[in-house]
Amino acid sequence: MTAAKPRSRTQLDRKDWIESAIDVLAAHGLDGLRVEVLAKNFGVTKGSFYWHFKDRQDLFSAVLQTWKDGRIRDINKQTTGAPGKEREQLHHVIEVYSANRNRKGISIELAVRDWARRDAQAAAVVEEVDTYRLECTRKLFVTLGLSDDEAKSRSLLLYAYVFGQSLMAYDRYDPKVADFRRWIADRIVSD
Amino acid sequence: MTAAKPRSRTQLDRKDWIESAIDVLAAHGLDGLRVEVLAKNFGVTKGSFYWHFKDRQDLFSAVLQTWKDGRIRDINKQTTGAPGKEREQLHHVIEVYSANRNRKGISIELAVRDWARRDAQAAAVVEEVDTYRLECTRKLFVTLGLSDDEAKSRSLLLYAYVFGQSLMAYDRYDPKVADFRRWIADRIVSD
DNA sequence: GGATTGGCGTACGGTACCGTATGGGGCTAG
DNA sequence: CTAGCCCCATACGGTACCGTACGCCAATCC
Repeated sequence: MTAAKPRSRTQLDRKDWIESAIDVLAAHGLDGLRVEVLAKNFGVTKGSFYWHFKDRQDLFSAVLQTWKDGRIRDINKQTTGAPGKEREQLHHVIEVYSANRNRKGISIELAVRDWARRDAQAAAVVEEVDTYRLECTRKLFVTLGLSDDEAKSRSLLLYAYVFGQSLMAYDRYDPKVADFRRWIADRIVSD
Repeated sequence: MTAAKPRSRTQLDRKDWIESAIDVLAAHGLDGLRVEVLAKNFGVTKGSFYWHFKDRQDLFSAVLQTWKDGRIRDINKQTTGAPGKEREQLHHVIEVYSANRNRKGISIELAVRDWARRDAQAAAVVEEVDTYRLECTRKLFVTLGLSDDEAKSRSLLLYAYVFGQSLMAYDRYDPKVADFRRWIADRIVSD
């Protein structure tokens, strides 16, 4: 009888390490992602880590793969299967990255992109995700009646804006920042 | 007679260390900014570094201050003293951060902003620079006849876009990317 | 119930740093 | 000539890691 239960939860598997690694990556960046730190967080020694992973690079690759799969699943969920609601879906894509909400997701996103600046493997993953996301929003814009070129342009603007937004600290720029964001979202999606 | 010459250039001063530090910061991030690495680059030992700086944090503060002063000088140069050319100036602000050109400046910008995510001092500097830049472009938009709110909204959009752009890897998205960028710049500045 | 295997602990050598203490060489002033 | 100062080298102790070798125990299989 092969027990399909989650075992005893005192044992760690690859997924546990990867999830914890993504948290640490978001909080401390790639350089803060240390084997012995992860082990200490779990209350085990690195003997465990090196059982589940060949080395640190092995963990890195697994993190990138996990992140990529999650992002593609997410964008699919957000941009398909809702005919007639294309405009709402585009606004939702913008909102998801509008800080305050989804802080963790934004932190991961920025950490991975910083990683990609110095690592070819990470850069390739980011490029895949970007291409996929741009393609999804392009379709939405086309459904709304825009030309293919304008749909691509607006997709670029949309994603560059949301990522750039999370890089800036303008929450004290003006109390009406929320209004400005709505104006911007409208200018990207409609008009 | 106090010689105002650049001495013999075999001696290092604070400015030399700071400049080199900014280069390393851009290339390897804050965690790559190591005292002994900088010293090795200069062909000296860290004995020299600790003569000019109290500790590593002292260098960090100097780097932030130097970066802030440079950014404010730059944005002033780009957004003042050219009445009637406001639109051109806004387009120039966008162009400066359109990758390919100014790769080093973009790398520094991203490294500092990643730094600011985990360090309050860096975050304060980034906020100062952001506020100053937004205010400069706001004035340009107002001169072009826009309302104050719309000028602020467009300034936010402009900077979020240029920073977000440098985070993305979409150069292979479409051969017409250059055209898309022009379309986007027009949509931010004009219409 | 002895042997095997999965999961982890222990211990070790090695590297790359930080910061300090201290010494020394070269230049300048008196 | 010598005293002093600027600038750097040397040497040291300490920390935080990586990766490996190996030992231990509990669960499983025949």
